[in-house]
Amino acid sequence: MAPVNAPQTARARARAELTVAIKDVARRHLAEHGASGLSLRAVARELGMASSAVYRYFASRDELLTALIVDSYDSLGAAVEAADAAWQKDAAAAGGGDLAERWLVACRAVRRWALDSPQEYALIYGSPVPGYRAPDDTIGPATRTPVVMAAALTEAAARGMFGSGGGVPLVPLPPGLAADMETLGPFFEGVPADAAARGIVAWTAVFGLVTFELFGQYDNVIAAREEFFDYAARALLLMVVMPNAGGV
Amino acid sequence: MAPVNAPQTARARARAELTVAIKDVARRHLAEHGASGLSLRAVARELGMASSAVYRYFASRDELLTALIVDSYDSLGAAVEAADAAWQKDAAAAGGGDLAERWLVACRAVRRWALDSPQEYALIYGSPVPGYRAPDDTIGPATRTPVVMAAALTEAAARGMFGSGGGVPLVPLPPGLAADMETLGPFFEGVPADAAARGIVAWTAVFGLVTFELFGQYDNVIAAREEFFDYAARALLLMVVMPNAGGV
DNA sequence: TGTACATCAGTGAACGCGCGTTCACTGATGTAC
DNA sequence: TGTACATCAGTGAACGCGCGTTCACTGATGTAC
Repeated sequence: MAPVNAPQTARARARAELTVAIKDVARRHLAEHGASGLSLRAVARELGMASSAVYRYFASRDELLTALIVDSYDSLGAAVEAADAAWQKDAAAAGGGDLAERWLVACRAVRRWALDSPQEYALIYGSPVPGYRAPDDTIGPATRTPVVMAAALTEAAARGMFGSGGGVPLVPLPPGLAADMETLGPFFEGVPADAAARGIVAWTAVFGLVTFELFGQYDNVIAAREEFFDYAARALLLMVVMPNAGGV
Repeated sequence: MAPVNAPQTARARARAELTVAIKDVARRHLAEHGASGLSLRAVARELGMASSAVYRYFASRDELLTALIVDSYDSLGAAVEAADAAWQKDAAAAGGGDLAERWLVACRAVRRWALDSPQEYALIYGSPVPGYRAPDDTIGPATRTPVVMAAALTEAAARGMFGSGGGVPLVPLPPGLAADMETLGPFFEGVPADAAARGIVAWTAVFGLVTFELFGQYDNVIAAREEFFDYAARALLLMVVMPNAGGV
C-alpha cells in the first residue's frame, strides 16, 4: 500500500478534487431541496459536466447520498469533539473543570452545528429517506457524538459523583434494559447502569430539543430559544445524576 | 346554515365519501413511499379515475398533504385523549389516581400511535417537506397532544405537589424564557414557571425518544425498547418535579 | 309535478418538465518494457 | 528516454419513466319557477 502522502498522479488528484466538488454541490442542493429532491442530473449540470460523468465517481444516487450522510455524521462529530477538546484544555489549565459545563458545551455544539446545517441535520436525524437503507459505513461516524457526550458521565463517575458503590444501580432497571446497559458498558465505565440509562435518555432528549426547534414545533411556543435550550440541557443533566441531586 | 345532520343530496354524500377515499389511498401511499413520494396521479390511478378528477377535491398536491397532516395530528390527539380519558375514568373510580401513571399512559399512547403509523408520525414530526409550508389550520390539531400532557402537570399543581408557594419558581428562569412561560400560563395553571418549562422539556424528550426509536438511532443500542421507553418517561417526570424529588 | 337552466363530477388529451441509468465512443493520462 | 498498450474520464444521445397541472368537453345531478 502506498504511503498516505505519496505523490499522487495528476489523474488521482483530479479525481479526489472532483469527488469533493460533487459532494459540495450535492450538499448545497440538499440544503435547498431536501434529500428526496437531490438529483444527480442537477448536480452534474451545475458542475458543467454530462450527467453520465458523475457515474465515474458515484455508482448511483444512493451511493452519493451515503457519502453525504457519512460526511454529515463526521462533520457533527468533529464539531462536538472540537468543543469538548476546547473544554478539556481550559479544564486542564484550571486544574479540574466544571463537568456541568462540559455537558453544556457538548450540547451547544450539537445545536450550533444543526442550526448551521439544517438539511444535513435533517438528513441524519430526520425522517429516513424512503427506499434508502443506510449501509454499515455510517455506524462509526454516527458514534462519535454520543461518545463525547458519554465522556462527561464517565468523568463524573471517575470523580466519585455516583457514590463509592461503583456499579450498583441506585434505581433497579428492568431485566432487558439492564442487559442492554451491560452491552453498552464500555461506553460508560464506572457509571452505574441506571445513570447510564438516563444518560441515553438525556442524549436522546438533546436531539429531541434540536429537532423540535429546527422542524418548527416551537413556533409560537418558545421564543427564547437559546435560553430554553440551555435550561433544558441543565435540567437533563440533573436528571442523569438525579438520585444525588437532593441539594441542587 | 344547514343543521349538521341535514339530509344530504346524493351528490354531497358522494363527494364526502370520495374525499375520504382519496385521503385513505393517499395515506397508504404515504406509508409506502413517504411524503415526497406522494403522487396525485398514483392516487387517482388506484382509485380508477382520471388524474384530473382529483382536482375537484383538492386544489393541489399541497392541499392534499395539508389534509393528511391535519388528520394525522387529529388522529394522534384523539389517541392520546382517549388514553387519558380511560385513566380519568379509572382514577375517578379509585378516588384519585396515580399522576405518574397518568403521565406514563399519555406517553405510551404517543409511542403506540407512532409505531402503528410511522409514516404519519414522520409526516408531522419528521423533516419538513421541502418547499411545503404548513398553513395555520394545523396549529389547533397539533395542540391537542401537548394539552393532554400538560394536564398531568396542572393536576399535580392542584394537588399541591409543587409546594404551597404557588407561582414562585423554585429555580429562577432567564428573563426571555420567563416571558415565554408567562405567555404559556393558561396551559399550566398553578404550575410554577420553572416546572412548566421542564414540562416542555419532558414533552419534547418524549417525542425525541419516539423519533430515535422510529428512525433507527437505537439500532444496535437499545433492544428492550418498551422497558427503556417506560424508564425514560418516568425519569423525565421526575425531572419535572425535580426539586421535590429528594426521596423519590 | 314538470320543465329549463345552472351546477358540478369526471374524462382524456395535452403541455412541459425532470429524473436515473446505460452505452458506444473519443481522447487524454499513466505504465511497462 | 521513447514507444506501445492499457486504463480511465468525460461525452452525448437515448431509453423509459413519472410527475403536476390545465383545458375544453360530456353527461349526470340539483334547483327555481
